[in-house]
Amino acid sequence: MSTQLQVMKDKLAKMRAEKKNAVAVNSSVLFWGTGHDKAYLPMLKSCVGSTHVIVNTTAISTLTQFTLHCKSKHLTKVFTTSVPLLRLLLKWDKRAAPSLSNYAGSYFNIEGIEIVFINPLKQLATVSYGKFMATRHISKLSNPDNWFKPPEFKWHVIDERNYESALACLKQDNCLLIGIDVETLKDHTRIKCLSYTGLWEDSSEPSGYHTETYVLAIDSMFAVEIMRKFNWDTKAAKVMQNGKYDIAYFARYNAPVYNYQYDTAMMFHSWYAELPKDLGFLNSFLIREAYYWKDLSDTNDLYEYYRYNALDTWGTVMACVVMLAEMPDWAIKNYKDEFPLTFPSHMCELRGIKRDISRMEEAYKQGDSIRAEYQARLDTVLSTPEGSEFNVSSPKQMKQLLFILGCGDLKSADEKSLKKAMDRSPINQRILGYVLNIRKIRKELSTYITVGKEFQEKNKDRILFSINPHGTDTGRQASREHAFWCGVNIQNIPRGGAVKSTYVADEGFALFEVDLEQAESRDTAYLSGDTNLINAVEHSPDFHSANASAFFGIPFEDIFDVKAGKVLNKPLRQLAKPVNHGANYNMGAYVLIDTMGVAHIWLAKELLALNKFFSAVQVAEHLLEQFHKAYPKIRAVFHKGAIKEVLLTGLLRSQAVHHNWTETKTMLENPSIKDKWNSEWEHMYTEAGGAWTRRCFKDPSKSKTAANAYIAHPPQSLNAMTLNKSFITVYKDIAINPKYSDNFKLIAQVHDSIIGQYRLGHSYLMEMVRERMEVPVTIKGYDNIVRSFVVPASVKGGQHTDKGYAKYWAETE
DNA sequence: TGGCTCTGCGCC
DNA sequence: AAAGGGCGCAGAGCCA
Repeated sequence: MSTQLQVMKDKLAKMRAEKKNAVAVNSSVLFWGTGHDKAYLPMLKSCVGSTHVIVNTTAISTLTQFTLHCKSKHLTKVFTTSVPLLRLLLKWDKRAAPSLSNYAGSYFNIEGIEIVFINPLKQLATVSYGKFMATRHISKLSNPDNWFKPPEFKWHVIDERNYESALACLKQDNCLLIGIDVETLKDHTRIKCLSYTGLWEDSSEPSGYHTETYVLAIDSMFAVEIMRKFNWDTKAAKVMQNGKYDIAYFARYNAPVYNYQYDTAMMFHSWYAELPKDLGFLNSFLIREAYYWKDLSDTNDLYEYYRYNALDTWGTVMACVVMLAEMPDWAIKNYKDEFPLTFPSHMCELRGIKRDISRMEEAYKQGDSIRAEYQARLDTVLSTPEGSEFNVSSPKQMKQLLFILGCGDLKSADEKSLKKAMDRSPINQRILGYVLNIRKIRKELSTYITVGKEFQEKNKDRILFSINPHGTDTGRQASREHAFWCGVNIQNIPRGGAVKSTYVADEGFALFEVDLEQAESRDTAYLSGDTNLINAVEHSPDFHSANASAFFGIPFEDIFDVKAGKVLNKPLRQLAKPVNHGANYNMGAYVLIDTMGVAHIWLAKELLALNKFFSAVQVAEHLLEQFHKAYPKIRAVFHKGAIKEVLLTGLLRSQAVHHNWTETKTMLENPSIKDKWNSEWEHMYTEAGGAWTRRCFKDPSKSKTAANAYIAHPPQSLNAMTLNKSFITVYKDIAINPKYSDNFKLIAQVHDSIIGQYRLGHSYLMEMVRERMEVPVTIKGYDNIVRSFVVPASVKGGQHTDKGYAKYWAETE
């Protein structure tokens, strides 16, 4: 964070502290609800504090009726869920009703009556953060002084004749912050216009600040030149909302942004990961008098359109200022860790990955002919009328089929259910086998072998994707198609063959992938402090055999031959896998049956010589109990601890410190460093402030789903943080290091792996990546004991194997 | 026809 | 009755 901004944050914090004493207004507030709200009125009490609320749920047909009613009762503050009122205020035409959820938190002032919309009261019961949001929105009326008072919104259209004074204005040394936002056209991937909002201190303003906003249409090369100047010559810190989108377009126009430091979507994600993060939501959450303007910006009037573009940057700057003031230290810490991911992700997004189009077309043909074959067989068996096909993707048709096959009891037609049905009869086995095969191929063809996903302009064989650091609650990155309206999610490409063999290294380069090994199992072991599990993941010659031995009380030697490195009892080892995976994450007996399949449950009963009268549920329960006996701290310490933490603090704090790579080497060479780290834990942790903190809105004491989400969080998040650290290190040390950058291409990261390319002859770079992924982690487990560990990483694909370098992605597996 | 939700399924 | 988590996308089905 820049010094300037730190000063601003301190100032805002001070301002806020003074306001803490702000007393809620003592005038009454009117809630104008609807009939649907009535049942939830008692829940409203917990959202309004000591404010006196008058309730009215009668229908509203005209604005006059509304204002007269308020005036007759001397009421000037109204919060409401009334869509009719919203339509009247927006002067809404014949279009479908505006969505109330968009307008929750929106503020209107009509004839001196202040109106704030909130979500239907039902959400107090059904949405995890419903009460939190309603309280926040209602406080716009009940405690207005506690809200930031933004400076006036002023805006201008600039062009080649008048841009110079605007540029000079934004270039002033005392400009604190500049918000930027591009509006784009899908057509030709163009920038239509963009907006800049500058922020300055100004003691003459009530807020202490003033702003200026400029909108520039990109309709000529001259305008592009102006944009380049505005982006690069202005030195103030920049803020954008999901700016990775904007900087992708800026890269396309060779208009890089100088000093991009703040991203409002990431700031909000760092603070409230479970809440929505779009600009409309942020504005209504952070700015008292904000209203949702996206509907109105859907206009053919260009001037109006520019005005909404201007409002976007103004709103972005305001949101940033308020968050700097309000975010607690742990959220700032989250942000400091998360924001730097922007740059390696940006690099990956612009680079994409090459696709062998002719291979892809060939794969499509092959897949489709196999699909047609299965489809023909299926239609024959089902005697489908000539000229039509039974649609295996239609839940409707599938339900009918299941009914005919005597499986009307199955509520779903997904793979699990079909497998259940297949266990019931050989006929089902045959017919539904076709169905599953056809579905598999259809999925592969429709989602993964699609011509037309390429970036069509210059490089027609290039597949793009986006990697989004604020895409998940746990801190994992998410992936989807690229901001250029093309491309794919790079994180769910099917493994094993057909699809990955159509992704190809660039000319003169080889692909490789480095994986963290059993990362989440290791993280779970250390988070729980279960020494049995720690020993198994760290020291057993074969983790799953060790599990099988522990769960089923059979000597390890009978399952795994250490000398030969061979599995002796495959069925038992195989059974241990789902049991381990499930029990780690609090899976119930019924799901275990589904996951394993009834056949395997019976197999387990037989192999373990269980009571032959045991039901499937009893067998599954027995299996899970064996897990908890073998690794008692998973449930008793880790699961219980995480849930207790959420209930007591509303947070999940990852009490972990990641060390940099230089320290890794030192540690690996000198184990005594480990002890030093352990003894200095409190100091280190205070300095580092934890790895990731998640604000939790769900109630794990009331819902198993919520409990499971929070139980899954710590290992998933810890692993994500570890990989993110190494992703940044690889970026800095290798990808942008002039010494290596010509010979190295960072491609992507997929949850526990990093994918890259090295120039042929530079295979040592794979090892450099691997070393940087072995980040030592020091963590205080839920047993309150500090331990250090390293998740080992292994290189896949490349010259370290006999098969030579990997030209196709499939060859890295 | 476009927009929305639901179902099903790919990855870790 | 409910019965691991985290994502994003295609197709079906429904509505206006």
